[in-house]
Amino acid sequence: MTGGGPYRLDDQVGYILRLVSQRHASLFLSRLGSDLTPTQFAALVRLAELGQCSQNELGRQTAMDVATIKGVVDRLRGKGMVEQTADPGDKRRSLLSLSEKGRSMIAGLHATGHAVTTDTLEPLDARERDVFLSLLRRLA
Amino acid sequence: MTGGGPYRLDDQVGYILRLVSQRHASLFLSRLGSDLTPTQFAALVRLAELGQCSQNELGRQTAMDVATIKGVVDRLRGKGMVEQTADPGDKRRSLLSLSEKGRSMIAGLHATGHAVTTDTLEPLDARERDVFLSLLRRLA
DNA sequence: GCCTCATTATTCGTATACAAACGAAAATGG
DNA sequence: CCATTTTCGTTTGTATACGAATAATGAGGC
Repeated sequence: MTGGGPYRLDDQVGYILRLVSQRHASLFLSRLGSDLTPTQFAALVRLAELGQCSQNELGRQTAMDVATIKGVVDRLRGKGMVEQTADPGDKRRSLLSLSEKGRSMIAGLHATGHAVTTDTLEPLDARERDVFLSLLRRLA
Repeated sequence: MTGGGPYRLDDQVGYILRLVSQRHASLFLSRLGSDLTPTQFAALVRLAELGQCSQNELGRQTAMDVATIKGVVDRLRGKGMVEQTADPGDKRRSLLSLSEKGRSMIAGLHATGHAVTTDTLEPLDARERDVFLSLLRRLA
């Protein structure tokens, strides 16, 4: 990247990011199976943090486009994990919250999510992980 | 991730990777416009490195699923950037190579790709970039 | 030669991912 | 108050992303 030499795909950060994300997705799949996708997981866990919020807000809080969060919420509702009600104060909005089923899953999801993160960072030692995450956050 | 404290989505490497990838995609879009997507770019640049190869091989060399590379190659052929011929030695295979149009684009794509990588890593100084890329590669 | 296994590419189905357009509703400013 | 702008959520279209199934072809062993 810095020095000279010919342009190589393998040296581009975007390409390497994709490889790491794919490995993460594979680790995620091995632990979650087909119950939830990473995107559905993120939406559920964030909704647990927020308690209740609008669909657009959940999209913003999980870095998802408005069309994307619509689909993810539809699927989570279809699985009975999320509930939707109208906002009495704003007819444009719908309010989302976890269902009883969704709430009952959260502790297990936290444990699984923690394990996936640990799996993903396994090639690094503790100090390297801290350095890596610190640098990665600055690129977000 | 390391210390105790409650589970937080913002601390999970998978989530942060997604944020960084989105920022990278946005930087890519701002430089490439709608001419090429990051995936099409990767396929073109890798095909330039390889000269000629099979579709499956190109997929493997760009970390793309067999169904995915089929679609990407179709679109690149549709744009007239890639050519496909039958493999005289193996009826199952088709061989891919850049068209004249594709070849003429490569130097410019290298320059643009380099700029996108630089843009993406801009928040880090030179030493931090080296450290980050080194650690990132170990997670791939 | 024949059978079994592996490889190549296609197809299908499902899930993102996101830009753009749209309609309804709320907010803002004059 | 009224017009304009902004926000919310839906819809449409295009592009991945990938698992699984399929058919055709090639490799390898007996």
